[in-house]
Amino acid sequence: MPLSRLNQEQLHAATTKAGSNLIIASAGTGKTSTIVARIAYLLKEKRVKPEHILLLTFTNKAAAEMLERISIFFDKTVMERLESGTFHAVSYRLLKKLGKKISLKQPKDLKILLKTIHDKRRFDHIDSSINVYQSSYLYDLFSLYQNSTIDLNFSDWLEEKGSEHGDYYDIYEDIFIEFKELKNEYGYVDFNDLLIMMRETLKEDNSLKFNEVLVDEYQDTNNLQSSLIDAFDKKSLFCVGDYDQSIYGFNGANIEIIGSFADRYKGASIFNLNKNYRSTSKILALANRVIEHNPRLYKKKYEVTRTQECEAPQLLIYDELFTQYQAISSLIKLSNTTYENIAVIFRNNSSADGMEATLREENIPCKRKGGISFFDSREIKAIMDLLSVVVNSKDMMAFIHIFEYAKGVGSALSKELFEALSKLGAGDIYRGFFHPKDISNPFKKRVQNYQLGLFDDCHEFGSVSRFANENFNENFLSNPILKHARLSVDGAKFIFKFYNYMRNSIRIKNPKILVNYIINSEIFNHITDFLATQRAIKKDGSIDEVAKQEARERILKKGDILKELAGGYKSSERFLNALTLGKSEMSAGDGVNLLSVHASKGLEFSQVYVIDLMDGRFPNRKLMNKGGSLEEERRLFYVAVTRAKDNLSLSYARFDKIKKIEYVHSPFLKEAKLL
DNA sequence: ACTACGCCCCTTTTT
DNA sequence: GGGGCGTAGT
Repeated sequence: MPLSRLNQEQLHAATTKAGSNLIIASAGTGKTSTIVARIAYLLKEKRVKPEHILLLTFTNKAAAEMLERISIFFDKTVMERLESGTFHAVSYRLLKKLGKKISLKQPKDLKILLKTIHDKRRFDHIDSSINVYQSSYLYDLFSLYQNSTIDLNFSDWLEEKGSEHGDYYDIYEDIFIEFKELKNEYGYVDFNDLLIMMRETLKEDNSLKFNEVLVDEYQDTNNLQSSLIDAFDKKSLFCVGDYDQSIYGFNGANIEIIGSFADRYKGASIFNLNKNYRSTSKILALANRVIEHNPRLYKKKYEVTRTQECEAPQLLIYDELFTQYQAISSLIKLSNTTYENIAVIFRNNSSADGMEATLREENIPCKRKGGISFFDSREIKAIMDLLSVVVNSKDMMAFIHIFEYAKGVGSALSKELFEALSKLGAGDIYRGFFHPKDISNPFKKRVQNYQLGLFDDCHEFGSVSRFANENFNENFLSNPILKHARLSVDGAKFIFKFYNYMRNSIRIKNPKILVNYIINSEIFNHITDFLATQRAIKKDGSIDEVAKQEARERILKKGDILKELAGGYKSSERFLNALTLGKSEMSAGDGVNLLSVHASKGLEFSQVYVIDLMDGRFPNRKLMNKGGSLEEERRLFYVAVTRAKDNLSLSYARFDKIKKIEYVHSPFLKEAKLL
């Protein structure tokens, strides 16, 4: 049993009685083992049914790893009955269980949607010296607002934050009212909506009961997540976290939540895990020297268990940024440690490209978490948009993205086409194609702008006989959208491909079969051809046919990978939503780990290189001016260095020759007494 | 009025 | 390397 391997303080925490329990666990003190043991204890000793246990973690990978460790002691079916994952993934699954239909959209897509609303607004009648928030920034601000507060409206929250945009509050509020309506119309849900929906559903529906709710990385909980924890009907709460590792302030993580635990939950018990099993004494001493500069919520105690001889952390100084990357690559090359046990950690992802390039030069394999280019490639996005439109035939964003590949159809026309189809199909473009309502002019504009007294747009029709030479079928030709005056033959051909795709795909329920159908469809062939051509254009403008063929094969290969990925899912809807929830957690390949500090959270490596430790970059001064703080940057530093088990190297460069910037070392190096 | 194309900007961290 | 913006061209 996992309990037998615990030390006294871990055992004490893992076997505590039901109630509100907070476990303060410093880096490397075995918090995962403690959570795993707690779950095993509940299942075995307390005879709690697995479906009455809810485990909330920061990443889905963390949850999977914990389950893996528990599964050694229990039957496989037990693990399947346990509910676990991120707040978002769990909310999605539970809402699904309650029969809600959810089409989760990427923030990027929703930002585009918000921009179209923002662009329609007029601000120039307001006499103000303050520049209006741009839509993308406004989206982030609103997201932070949703994560930060549960009882204020947006204006009051802005006011409380000292915003000087008072003159614009009404317009901002109005933008988000329309945004909400549009999300509703298109059937979209964003990350925050998922949590808010879950919380509101829990208030009305009490069929979901958990005996024990466990929360990992509790220090990074924000007010929205905390309110969701409170909304769960539970007998016992088991939260594990470390004040000094709170690094998600930008997402509303509120350090007060862990700080005020005992005040908020009557009769709460607090446990401390102080014995560090991960790092050598010298690494720990360095980490603690730095973090002690932060105001203490409680006295940090730490006990070193690895007391044997060890190497001191080293400071490496270079004249130039790339010299640094190259030198570190060489050090890695010479190291006896296996690549998988080495991590290069940085504050900003911009450090990753240079590092990756120099590792490549040395032929050292490496893997980057998140931002894998696979899901960011246009062909994969296109497949996912084609899937989206089948799963949710109200999905305007997916439709517009697909029509970016149509010649002669720009953003304005594609939006008009969508709206017309939507109108013909009562909100559903599939119906708009195949069971259209009897509307002669679906392009009639709704009166939208009251101030301008905009009338219905008188729209001139083009003759459908333009398309007489095309192999369009009767049903398609009779659809009113073909009457659009600005629709070219190329545009109509593309719509026909899309029409055929919709007709055949709607019946395919299995995601793997659907992806396979997409890859072989005419519309995807059109997209493949477009992308392959684009990628094969030579400098003189001509097309390299060999390169084009190669590009085409690469695209198809990616499609096959996506097809295999889809194989594990019951429905296309689940597949799509899983990709939105967890694509960044899929890391490809093996080798040296290239990680941002945030991505390194919860991981450990024998050898760690923390690079680019220059003032401005780490700490990131830009972010500090935008609501961050030096304390948070210091916690980031603490997280980064405590990933190391045996060897720690800290490095910086004095000059960036590409950007022509001279750098001063990070103040944390001084605090660490390395300078 | 709209689309296509070329040029310049920058590029935080995550579900 | 992609997104935003201005310009040429339909």
